[in-house]
Amino acid sequence: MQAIQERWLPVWDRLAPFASGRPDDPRPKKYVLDMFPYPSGDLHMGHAEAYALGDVIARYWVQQGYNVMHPIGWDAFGLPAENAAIKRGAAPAAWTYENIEQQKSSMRRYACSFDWDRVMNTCDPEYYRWNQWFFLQMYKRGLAYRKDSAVNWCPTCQTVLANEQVVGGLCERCDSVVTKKKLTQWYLRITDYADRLLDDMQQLEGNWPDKVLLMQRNWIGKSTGAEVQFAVSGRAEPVTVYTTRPDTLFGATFFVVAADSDLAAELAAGTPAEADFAAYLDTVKQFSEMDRLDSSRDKSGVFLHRYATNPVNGEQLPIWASDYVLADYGTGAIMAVPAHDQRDLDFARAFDLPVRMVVEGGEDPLLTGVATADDGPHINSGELNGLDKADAIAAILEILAERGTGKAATNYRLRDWLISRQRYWGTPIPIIHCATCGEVPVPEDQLPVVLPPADSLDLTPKGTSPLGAADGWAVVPCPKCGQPARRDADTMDTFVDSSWYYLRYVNPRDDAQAFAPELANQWLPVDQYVGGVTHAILHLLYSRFFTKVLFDMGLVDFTEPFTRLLNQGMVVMDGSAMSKSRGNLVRLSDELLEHGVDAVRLTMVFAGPPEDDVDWADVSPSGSKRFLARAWRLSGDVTSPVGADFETGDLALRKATHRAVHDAQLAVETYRFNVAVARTMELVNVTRKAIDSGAGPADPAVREAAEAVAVMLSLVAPYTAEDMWQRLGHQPCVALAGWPVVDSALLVEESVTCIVQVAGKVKDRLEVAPNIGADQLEALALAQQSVIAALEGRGVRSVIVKAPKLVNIVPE
RNA sequence: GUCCCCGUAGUCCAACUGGCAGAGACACCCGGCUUAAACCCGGCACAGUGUGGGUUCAAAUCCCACCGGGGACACCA
Repeated sequence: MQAIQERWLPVWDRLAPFASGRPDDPRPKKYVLDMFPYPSGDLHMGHAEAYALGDVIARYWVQQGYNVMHPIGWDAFGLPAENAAIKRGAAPAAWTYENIEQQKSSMRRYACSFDWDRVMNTCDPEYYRWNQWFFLQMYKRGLAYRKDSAVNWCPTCQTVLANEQVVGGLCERCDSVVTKKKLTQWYLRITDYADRLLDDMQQLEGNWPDKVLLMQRNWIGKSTGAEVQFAVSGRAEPVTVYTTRPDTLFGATFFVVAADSDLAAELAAGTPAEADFAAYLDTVKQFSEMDRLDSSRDKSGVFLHRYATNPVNGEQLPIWASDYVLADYGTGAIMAVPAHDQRDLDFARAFDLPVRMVVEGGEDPLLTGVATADDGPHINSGELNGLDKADAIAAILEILAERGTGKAATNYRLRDWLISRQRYWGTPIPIIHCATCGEVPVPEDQLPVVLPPADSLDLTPKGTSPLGAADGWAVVPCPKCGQPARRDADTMDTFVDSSWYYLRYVNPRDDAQAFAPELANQWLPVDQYVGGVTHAILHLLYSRFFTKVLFDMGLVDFTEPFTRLLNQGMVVMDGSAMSKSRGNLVRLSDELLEHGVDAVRLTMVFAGPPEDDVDWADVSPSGSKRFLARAWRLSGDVTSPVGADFETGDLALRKATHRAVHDAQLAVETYRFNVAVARTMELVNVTRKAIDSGAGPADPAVREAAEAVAVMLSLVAPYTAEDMWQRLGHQPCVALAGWPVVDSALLVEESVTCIVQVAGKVKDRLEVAPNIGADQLEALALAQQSVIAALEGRGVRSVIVKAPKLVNIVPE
């Protein structure tokens, strides 16, 4: 096996079967993309699976005659490089490039069908200068801005995080409990694109996993309702609340403002509640994001000794401050309708506040403790009485509009994307802060703003960017006024890098632009994207956002970057994720050494549906190896010459071959790669029999079958397939041999087994012509001795005929 | 708690719009090869589709309930 690997690698290097850059290539294009790896150490089992699957698709389309672009690169910025630098003293760049070289060489040995002319790394200044360029374009368009806000802070990573990087209150990288910190940070205005991110998902329906679309929908979290203004005692301006149930306005019995909002502090000031409020706010601030998410926690709050006036009935509603209302959603204030909102009801019951039902139906929530959310005729609601929910909402919106105290409104859960990071190994933000001129963008002709070398810096996390301490780098003249000014010391979230890398592949060494629009429009959108479901929200949402911005800039003519998405499962061991600490780590290098590249790839592909996890304890790489040897042996047994006329070959074997090719093709196109492998195994088995005890090794059909096996196998086991191809008398590369053309005449069976049932039970089998007529088949079935016996003299009520496969006779 | 997906031989998995439950593989067992074992080759066998109802001439497939597993959402007003 090792010998075969050594033999073919140089040949493939020379022939470069997967180069996709020829401008005069007449083949139609396909873009197959694997999510690019982070270079932390060598490739592992997970990479092996992902790239084996992506390769099946890429190699299949090449066999089908497409000019397939299947590029690879490295998502090379990020914390692990920096942590390695701190721990071992290696410079982040050196550590990163070393790992990239190692992964690259492993991928080459793993025979990934990448176009090696297109390789690029996001940590190269030639790449990240375009991050900076995009940032400036967004800045110009008002899509990049700085604001002071309470942000997510990971105390371990010592940096801020985007909302998307906080999972269940924990940092998605290191699982530390995330805290809040008030900081001025850079944001990208992804919320401007919320509706388009939502609406354009229609294009992806059926081509992306439903699960991913659902997660994105949930994340964007669009809700429709109304904004209603409440006059507040002792305050000139009314306070606006957001509600999805304006129809329950008459059921509002109190009013709540987010404890950590500016409004709460303002309302509490100068009231008897001021001290209580201050104490409460202190306790609220103790809570981590984790605690806050615990919805089983008892409701807490402070009455602010103030009142809000219900605009529809003039009622005075007591204003409370509580942490169950979020400062940064809606307006940070709500009208509480305890009868029809569970959270409000919990609060009302905790503090003995009144509950008034305004929608008929169900029991009194005050007694049951369960708020009713059902539709029904409205009661206790003035003009809304008798109306159902939809009508009541329409009516109340009209009433509020008339009085100028409210209007329809939409809200999103999605927040703007916080991209500043207080770490070193990332893209510097191309802004200069000048005491006189304020924020000044770095002029585009001065890009890239290159990272200063790490060796002169202290990378230890201190909560502020290490770049700020690099005076020689940070202090520059202001581009506007020339006075000394300071560079922005933060670096960008590495998800910025991966939000557009799929565009860079079209001409990765272009130093005049991020990508050539005409090439991008020619190659993109990506026809097939392959990667893990861990990026269901983060990377995929950001990439979709970037694509839409680029569309608006007129740089691309499509609005969605990835037409089809396949989420491969994970490789696990004994039912759980592999990890060193769990002691169930399987090393890819060991497996490759023991079984060979082809067997490992085949095992990954054959293990089951690609979306499912592969449990390495359940699969058999040695079985894969055995099969490959069996297949390979076929190539040595064929004695007919190259170019033998298949048409003269054994018909039964020819049919089996064409059937197998046809079925495998169908299976590959529907992601059922394991089934495609099974069809190949089947063909190997019948070919073996044909050689040993059938048509014999000289029959041209045996050659046809063996060649088909080689081509089918080339998607999964490139070394074995190439070697077979040569032994069959061909020149390399089998990867370019072309998918066998299926002769549909050979798919037609000359006879079909027809099942004859009586009352649904199988009573007989008939060999019939595939084109037999229904009447003829029915007559034939009814004439069978077995049928007559089964009927036991009963009459026939009806006969269901599905020619040519089935007849079911229903007795009286 | 709500919603979604999945339960098929000892194991991993197949089964086109409902139409013979088995394509493929692992393990086991039995043969062959071998002085013997391993490797290798050949072969047999193994479930009636989580449970209980329903629809249908016919259900792994459709519907309902429950059990088990996985996932998404879960103070977003």
